[in-house]
Amino acid sequence: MTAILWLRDDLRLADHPALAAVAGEPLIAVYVVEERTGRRPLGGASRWWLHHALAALAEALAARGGRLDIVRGDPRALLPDLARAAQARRVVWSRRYDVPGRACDEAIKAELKAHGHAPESFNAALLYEPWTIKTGAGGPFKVFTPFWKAARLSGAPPAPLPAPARLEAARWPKDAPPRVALDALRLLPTKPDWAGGLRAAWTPGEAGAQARLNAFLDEGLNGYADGRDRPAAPHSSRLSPHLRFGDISPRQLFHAAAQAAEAGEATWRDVEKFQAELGWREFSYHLLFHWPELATQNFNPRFDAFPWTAPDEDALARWRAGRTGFPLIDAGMRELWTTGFLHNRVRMVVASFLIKNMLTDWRVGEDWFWDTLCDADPASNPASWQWVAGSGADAAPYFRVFNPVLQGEKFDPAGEYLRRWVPELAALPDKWLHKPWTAPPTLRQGLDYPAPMLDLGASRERALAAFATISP
DNA sequence: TAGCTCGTTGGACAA
DNA sequence: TTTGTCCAACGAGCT
Repeated sequence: MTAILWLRDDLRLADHPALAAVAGEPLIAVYVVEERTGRRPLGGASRWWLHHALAALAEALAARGGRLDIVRGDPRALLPDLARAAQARRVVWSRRYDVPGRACDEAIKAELKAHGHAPESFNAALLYEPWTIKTGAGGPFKVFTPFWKAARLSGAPPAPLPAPARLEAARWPKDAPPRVALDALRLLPTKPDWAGGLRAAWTPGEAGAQARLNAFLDEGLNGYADGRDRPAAPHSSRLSPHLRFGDISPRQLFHAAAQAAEAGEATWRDVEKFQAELGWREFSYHLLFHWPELATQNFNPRFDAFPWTAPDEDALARWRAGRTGFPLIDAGMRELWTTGFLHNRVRMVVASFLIKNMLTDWRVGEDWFWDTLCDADPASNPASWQWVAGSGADAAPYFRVFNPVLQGEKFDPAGEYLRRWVPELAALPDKWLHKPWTAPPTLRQGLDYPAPMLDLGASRERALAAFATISP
């Protein structure tokens, strides 16, 4: 009997519990471009990634005898219609955790059950379901360290499942909703085509994710605990966009890293640090699940009274374009714009700069990241911005203001990262690279690089004063 | 219950 | 040059 697999942010074949559950049956594997469900529309970089991940999945399904079908519309109508037309019994999918998504899925599940189908959801996105990790008092965690400790003590995440070797595609029913071609979704940018840097940097899809994981295990995991802080070092896993769309699962990453340690190919210190980064992703989903307003409202309501300055469009444009006059900020914002990715430490520094030095509401920056990051994640992105702002759970203290010059000198001392992304400064000696405005005039002459857009010391004091107004 | 310890990622300044 | 201390107070989570 025909089964329906509703694919969402789980665009892979391996470690896919929903797929594994129905792999022996004639299968309709369908992706729905959702309309009218109230979910946040994807940003530009994410749309680019989605296009290629879907193309890769279609190819992988076809190679095993399956097929990917795409439809567009409101899944609350489409899924029941499709199930009816296909006379399907089982309808399976992987769980999601945002509020509109959950509401949508619950409605569909009820509708399917009412018409005699057998809907079933699985965990494909997380190591631990958010409701299973509880404090001693039975509530949700608000601090990472005890959260992660409790999660780890609750047991090892399940081992990954193999990909099904063979699939059987069921025919698309005659009276089912019409299918659309991937190209007709217009997920790729055309005028202008700004995705050249993304194409050069990434291979979306399951095969690309596995290749990236292998490269990370070979070259990145060793020395990860310290190296991950240096933006020019090869220790970033760069797996976050793959995780975002489910090209690969966190269980696969967790166990692959553990196996590297067991085989003596990596130290447990590095492996546990990497696993803890997966833990931060889990913590973000835990927060989003228990505090649905995380993406739009201050987690700490005291910040509702914070005196953000009105957005200065000119200053914002300089931040977005990487023309602030602070090399590390500009390098980061250009890396983001060009590749759809930004090194973690530099994310914190550019976020701190926008929020604290420019005194801008964190939601403004969160929105830009949502549009430009391939890994823009509904949980991690807002949770991390709130963490930097100090408004979030387990947040940085208000007096922690990153100094882009000191951060640059500390984590990119040889200037490799800066010279790559701010080539107009490449000829400056290291001594002045992170603060070019202090270089001798003869060296500065002819540099096409802006003067600093603000005074670091004064803006820091202004931020501390602003934060003092909402301190108890 | 009440007390205790602790909190991913920093900077400025003094010694 | 390096190291230590302070910058708030609070509330989370445990015992």
